[in-house]
Amino acid sequence: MTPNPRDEIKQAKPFTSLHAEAELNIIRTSAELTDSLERLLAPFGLSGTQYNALRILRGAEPTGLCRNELRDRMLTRMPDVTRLLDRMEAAGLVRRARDAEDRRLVTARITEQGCCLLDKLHDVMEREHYRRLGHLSDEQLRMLSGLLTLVRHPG
Amino acid sequence: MTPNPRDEIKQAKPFTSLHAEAELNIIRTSAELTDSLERLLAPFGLSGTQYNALRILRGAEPTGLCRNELRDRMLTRMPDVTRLLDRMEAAGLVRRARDAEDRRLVTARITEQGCCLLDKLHDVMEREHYRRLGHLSDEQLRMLSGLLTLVRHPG
DNA sequence: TGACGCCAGGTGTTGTAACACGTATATTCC
DNA sequence: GGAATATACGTGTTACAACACCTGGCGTCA
Repeated sequence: MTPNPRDEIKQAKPFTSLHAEAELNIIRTSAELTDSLERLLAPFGLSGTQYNALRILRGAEPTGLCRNELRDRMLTRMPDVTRLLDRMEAAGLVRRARDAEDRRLVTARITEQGCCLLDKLHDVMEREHYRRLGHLSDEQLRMLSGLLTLVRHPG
Repeated sequence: MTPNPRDEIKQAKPFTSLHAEAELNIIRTSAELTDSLERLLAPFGLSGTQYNALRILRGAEPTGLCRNELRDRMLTRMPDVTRLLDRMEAAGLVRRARDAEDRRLVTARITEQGCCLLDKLHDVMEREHYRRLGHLSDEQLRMLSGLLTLVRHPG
């Protein structure tokens, strides 16, 4: 039988509500997943946040993205994108240039080197996704994604 | 219609796999939830990690928990429990004492003040859980928790 | 009993995140 | 057209997390 969270946290007391239980399940599962992803990325000198930003910037080619747009698309709330980009620019993964028309904007774009790194990571990441979720059926995966989307978007 | 993650990240390209899509959904949803929980806790001078530790320590009464046991029960991997407890002890939420029998162990216990704080937070947190997940049916919540538990425990 | 390995905990250092504030450019409204 | 407001970005500071390493206590076995 599959262990349930009650065993996991070694407390006999049941959850106060189904809502709390589901919420804890989401958070705990996410923590496990991000943790193993970060361990996977570390040897490449990349944090999870940086990987996420790089993926977003690749998707935003060929126009690139200004700081706030990038921030709004990040998986996790990230109030300090400036210094994140500083580090990524120093690592040669990203290039920034002030917009000519609206000089308030600074557009960030992924570099060739950044793209190479993502290409190199593709197989590694796919294998990891499969390792963590490969035992679920397609139907279960679709159901899970559907429920989580519903959580984020009431109605 | 409920928006799906494709719209959310404003990319036309579909996900490479159902696994990756589900994983992203888990992480993104967790990030939203923890974010609003942390905002809720902040006025009480508590971080999400501290709240989690406090809940665990209350559950471990009346014996308390040594550092490594607490670390293993935390929702997120937390390599530096020592200084987490330092801060909580300074705030009067936790009390530590070296074990008399095995002097290697330091047992941490929640204080009366810590319990009071949790009591005060109970309603606030329940309301928040309901606000975030109240639109799902009991069946959906059970299904969601089941799937997430399955993700963490293959087979 | 004393040297060894192991376990529990703490500490030093570095990097990163979070918050509040400051500066420069665009837009609006009179 | 010029002042006020809004927008976009950067910076200074504080606090926290992560990693590697160090210290002290327990058990074992010669």
